[in-house]
Parts: sequence; structure tokens; C-alpha cells
Amino acid sequence: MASFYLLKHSAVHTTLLQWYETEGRQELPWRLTRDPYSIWVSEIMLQQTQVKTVLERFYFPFLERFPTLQDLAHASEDEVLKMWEGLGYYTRARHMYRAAQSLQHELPQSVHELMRLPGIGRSTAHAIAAFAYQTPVPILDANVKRILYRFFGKKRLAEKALWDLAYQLFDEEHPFEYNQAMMDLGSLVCRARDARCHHCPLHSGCTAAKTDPLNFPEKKQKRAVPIRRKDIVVITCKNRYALKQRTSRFLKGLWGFIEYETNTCSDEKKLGALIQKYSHFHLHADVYIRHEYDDTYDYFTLEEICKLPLSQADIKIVNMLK
DNA sequence: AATACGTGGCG
DNA sequence: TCGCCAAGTAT
Repeated sequence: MASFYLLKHSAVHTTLLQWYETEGRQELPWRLTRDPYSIWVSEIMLQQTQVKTVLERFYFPFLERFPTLQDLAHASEDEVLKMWEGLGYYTRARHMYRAAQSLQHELPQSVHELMRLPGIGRSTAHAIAAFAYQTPVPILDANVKRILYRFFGKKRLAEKALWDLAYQLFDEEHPFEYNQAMMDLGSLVCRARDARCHHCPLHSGCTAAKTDPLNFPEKKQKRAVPIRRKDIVVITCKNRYALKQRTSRFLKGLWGFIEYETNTCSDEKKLGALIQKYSHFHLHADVYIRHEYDDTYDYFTLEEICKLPLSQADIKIVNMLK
């Protein structure tokens, strides 16, 4: 079975590897290390996040603060979230922290064991197994998926079918380089909004390249993003400000100012307004300040607040206070 | 299967 | 400017 596919795609494998040697991004720091923990950090950060953002703002500071799995496990959740501040999808950080605390020494090596850890699904488990432990398994991320849709000329595929194709095209002889090459090809050549087929090593065998590659896969229709209105009240007393730590799923663990659905008292002083765009709604908030003491909340100085993990919306409010 | 979940880069 | 969407997971 495996040798059949190897034979079937050997020409593809050869040209892909040649392309990777000259055009690949071999200098990415998580490709230069063999440390499974560092590779794990990179894989979690890179979920739904551009390489540029992780590379320039988050990967190195996080690893400097938490150089090892043990350092992460022994930190506080506030510290971990603070290093994640601005990266978004904060559940990733809390899951990684929880996983670190559950591990005695190092990450497990098998796809199956990796998938049992919080925050590691099928895609990340394959990536860690492939990149940290050189396990001969294919990866399947957004880049690889797009290549598969186009190469095999499919408009829509279920997850199962995508994994089947990933295994079909996989180069068992050069698993590590093949996987990295596929990521780079999807990121640099076979791009979502720009298929540069004339630069693609898989061009001759690609179905969609012969027609309209940008229409593979079929684009999904998306609903309009709803707007949510809120009033945010900065409650202040003696140069300190009231904050509470969020406990519901949205921005869980982060600290923030007090929010109301809308239309609180009118005698309050207005500080300003803000718009924050989230993935599933847009927040339009008016921000007020009120002098009082309410022992429901914890109070912090501006200096202390800046050391707490905050959402981008709350950071905008902090800047109104400066 | 569909939806919630952040933020910012880029065309 | 504005919408797309980027190395997905959990429920």
C-alpha cells in the first residue's frame, strides 16, 4: 500500500524536496530546535495566528520567561496569560499551562498520547509528533488542506477525506522535510488569495491549476457579524481602580473593568468610546468613570493593573486613564 | 456538524 | 477602508 503511493507520487516528492531546499523557510526558530517543549509552544501559538505575529512578538519572550516545561508548570496562570496578552484565543494558554502541570517530565511522543492533552487536537498532535520527534506521519493544517483541495481538484471534503488524502500524498522517505515543505508551499506559493501556479513544484500534477485554483476549496458563505453595545464603568477610589477576573468562557482568566449591558446611570463622567472587533461580534462600548467604593471588586493602582493580563479592549481603557 | 473563541496582517 | 483569514480546539 505505502509503496504504491510512494511510486505514484515519487515525482511530486522529488520536485517538492528540491523546491524546499532553495525556497523553504529553514531559518524559522522552531525548525532549528529539537526541543519538544519549544516546538509545542510554537505549535500552540501558531494556531489561527500568522507566523509574523508569533515570530516578532511572542515566541521568544514566552520562552525567555518560561524556558522549560517545568518553568511553565510552576508559574501562576496570571503570569502565563500575561505573556499571552495580545495574542488572543487565551484558552490556548490556559490549556497549555494545565497540560504542563499534568506532565511529570516531558511531552509524550505518540499522536494518541499527545491528543489526550488539553489544547492538542489531531492537527497539533501530528505536527508535534512529526516535528519534535521525527515521527513519519503527515501533518494537516490549513496550508496542507488548501494544497490537497487544489491538487486533487476537490471543492469540498470532510475531515476524514482530507486526512486520507494527506496520507496518500505523504512522503514516507523524507517525512520531516515533506511536512515542512508542504507548509511553506501553502504559505508562500499555493496561497488562499493568490495561487502562484507558475512557481509551484506540484504544478504539472495539480488538477485545479489547470482551471481556477482560487475556487478550490469552495468558499463558505459567512453571516454578518453582530454588534454588541455595552457600557463600561471604571469604578475608582483613592487612585485605585476596580477590576474583576473574568470567569466565563469569553476572555476567561483575564482581568477587566466592569461591564454593563447598556444604559447605566447618566450622571457619570464619560471617558470616551471604543470599538473592539472580535471574531464573532463587534463590541461598541461607551466608557464612564465613577468615584465610589464597591467591595465586590478588587482595586489596583495603574501600575499594578499593567502587570495583570488584560484584553485589548481593557488596554484601550487603561490608556484613557493615563 | 456548527459555533464560540482574539487579534492583527494584508490586499 | 474593510473583509478575509491565519500552523485549530472544544463543545
